[in-house]
Amino acid sequence: MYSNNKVIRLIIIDDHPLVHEGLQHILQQHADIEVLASCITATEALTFLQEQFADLILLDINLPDINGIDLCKTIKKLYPHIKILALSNHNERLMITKILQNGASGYILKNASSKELIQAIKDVMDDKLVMNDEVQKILATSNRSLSETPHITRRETEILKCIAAGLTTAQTAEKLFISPLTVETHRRNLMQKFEVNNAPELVHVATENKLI
Amino acid sequence: MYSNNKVIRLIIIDDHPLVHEGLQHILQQHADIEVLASCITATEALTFLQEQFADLILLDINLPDINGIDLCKTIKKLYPHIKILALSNHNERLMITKILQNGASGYILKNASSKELIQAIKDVMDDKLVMNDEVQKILATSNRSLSETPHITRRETEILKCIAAGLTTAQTAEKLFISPLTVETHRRNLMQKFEVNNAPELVHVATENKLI
DNA sequence: ATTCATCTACTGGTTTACCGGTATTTTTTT
DNA sequence: AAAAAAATACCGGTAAACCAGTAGATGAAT
Repeated sequence: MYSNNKVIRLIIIDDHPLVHEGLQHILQQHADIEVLASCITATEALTFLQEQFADLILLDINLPDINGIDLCKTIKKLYPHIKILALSNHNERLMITKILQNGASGYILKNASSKELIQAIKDVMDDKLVMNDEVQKILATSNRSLSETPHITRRETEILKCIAAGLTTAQTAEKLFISPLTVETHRRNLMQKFEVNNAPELVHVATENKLI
Repeated sequence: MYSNNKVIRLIIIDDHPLVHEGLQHILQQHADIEVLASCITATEALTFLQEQFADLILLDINLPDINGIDLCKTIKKLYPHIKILALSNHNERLMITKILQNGASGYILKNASSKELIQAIKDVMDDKLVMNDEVQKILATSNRSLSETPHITRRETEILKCIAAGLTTAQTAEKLFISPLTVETHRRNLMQKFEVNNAPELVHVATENKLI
């Protein structure tokens, strides 16, 4: 239990009005939780944070204007004291580890029950690292090497998109105004980073991890 | 406006408790809408329907136990009078057309506002085919040929998985106990069906269409 | 000012994919 | 039983991908 008696003041960042309603409805039934704001976009949230203090942020990973992981990093940098509880549909291993590596204190899936959610919020405030059973199961499922999503550079992302779009090395080179040899190098680096042996597999894992 | 004065009796099928709460909270504010049941699984819903009458179903496409499209088909077959309003995160063209082809009277994304939702429910009861602006935009975005997912055979799916897993033609052949030449033929047919020029692009579109 | 990451580019060689056309056998459908 | 669909298999040729190793140029961080 959250030992401190102070009210937990949180803000919600999610672009689904339905989830918003649901969250607010659930949370307002708890006297020790106060919903300060309910933001649709990241910028909205950041503006709000400039003016007001918050204890915790319920952060949806999938936002329209910014990548949830980047936003998490940004918030943690600006306001290290704010706890972040990631909320998502994603049951992908890489997503989970990535956001936890970037300062989130917990990760729960949107199909969590309201009970689980409340408990998660309190646990996070107690400095615990929380995730619901399902998430734990996902993380537990083997995977030593996969625990870290390879870091993909800007240029590599571009090349990745071209490959996925069916462009050949020559076509990609032409499009990006670089030598085909350079394109090959990038592709090779990508394959190495993802630990795959060819382009189709590369595209597959990249797509599954929503990197394309 | 829904001309008939009768209360709209609907059931919700969605596996996200948060969305559940949100939906119920929104809907219960409207006197002319009655939420009969809130189901997590498809089987739960089907059992309920055996005993009670409903006017409309709010159906999430992504259910744990059954494919939303199949469920839509099933319900429409058993109870043709029941209107179905599909609810989803998917903004994929194919998903939308597919479910509309299978009896749904509307399709709205989960990031719709509560206002849009209510309006959609009433419009559906008025026998309109509804979808929110975003969905219309998605459908409008070109695509003549893409309106139909190519039909993929069992064997082709297997080959597709192998390609996506990074197996070469030879490796795939060995795994499936067939000639590499046969594997090539299948791959070629797949590429033709999807109208793509190489394996990476094939894997990309197939993955995006959740065929792998 | 100097690491460090990234982007760029090359050589030379091997393997695999891709294209075209064709065709038999097996399975499923009607 | 006939027709259609699917799975199987082949040939010959071209284009592209893949592998291993190396390395200069640029730009950001500290």
